[in-house]
Amino acid sequence: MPELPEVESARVGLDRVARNKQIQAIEVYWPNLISTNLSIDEWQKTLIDQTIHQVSRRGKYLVFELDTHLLVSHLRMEGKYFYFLKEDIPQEKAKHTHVIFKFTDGSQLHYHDVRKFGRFELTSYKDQAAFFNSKKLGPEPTEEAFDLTEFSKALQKKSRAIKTVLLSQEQVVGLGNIYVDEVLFDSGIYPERPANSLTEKEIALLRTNIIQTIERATGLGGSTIRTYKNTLGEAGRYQDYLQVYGKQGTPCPNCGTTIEKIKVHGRGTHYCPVCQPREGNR
DNA sequence: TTTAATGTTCATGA
DNA sequence: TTCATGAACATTAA
Repeated sequence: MPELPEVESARVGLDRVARNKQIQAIEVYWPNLISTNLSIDEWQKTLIDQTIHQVSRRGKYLVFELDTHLLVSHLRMEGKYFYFLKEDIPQEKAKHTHVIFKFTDGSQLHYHDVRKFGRFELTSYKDQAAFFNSKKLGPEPTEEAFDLTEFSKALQKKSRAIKTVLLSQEQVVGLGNIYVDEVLFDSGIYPERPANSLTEKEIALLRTNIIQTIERATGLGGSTIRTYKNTLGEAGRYQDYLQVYGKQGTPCPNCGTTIEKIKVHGRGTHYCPVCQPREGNR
């Protein structure tokens, strides 16, 4: 379910239900989800008895802030969390629930992931900065953090497709395959344009659209494209506002031209051939 | 049967 | 170094 608006929506729900809960036990049904140098046994021992003080987020990474460690969770394509009060815990876990956190108050947090692409990592407060540095994450897509000059300088050095650069999370975090197509459409930029071919004007517009789109989608709880639900079981509502993602064969909302679908960087890519010309709008 | 699906990371070769 | 491509992870549904 994972682009920044969906992850942020999950974070809000998790922070509400899991804050101040103490971990009593953890059940792991698919060990490959746990990315650690420790054995699964040691990993569990490290986490048990710790309290979740806060659930925060860096890019698309969820961060459970514990007593001594930070449990970092990436949902990748299909990861989801479901929270159950003691009296609501299902008799049998769902087929795709692979990790269960049992809290001392009897409630449980279930990690559910159909494709098992999600990952749990562990770091300490001391190693936190180095941990996220190793991921090479760019700034958050906010007015304050996302600096236009830096963004512009970085794009000038990249000859790869602008869509690829935006998906890399290195210049700015949070965009995935849906929002990147939306933002490029809003900005009138063809997804395969080399990043270093964008004009200053286009870069400034792109930055503004990234910030605005992520903000609007986050405010609406993200997009429910397939089966996404947040931790509280709520669907997102931004899918009603999508302009090009999944709209191939339908008219462009701006000019009526048929939206096309191509592959860029191995991902389905939707665009309007008139509003987003290959050679740019000049 | 084949393909594609809201993501990241690794290997290979140019 | 940089970049492109493909594979891997794994399951479901059209």
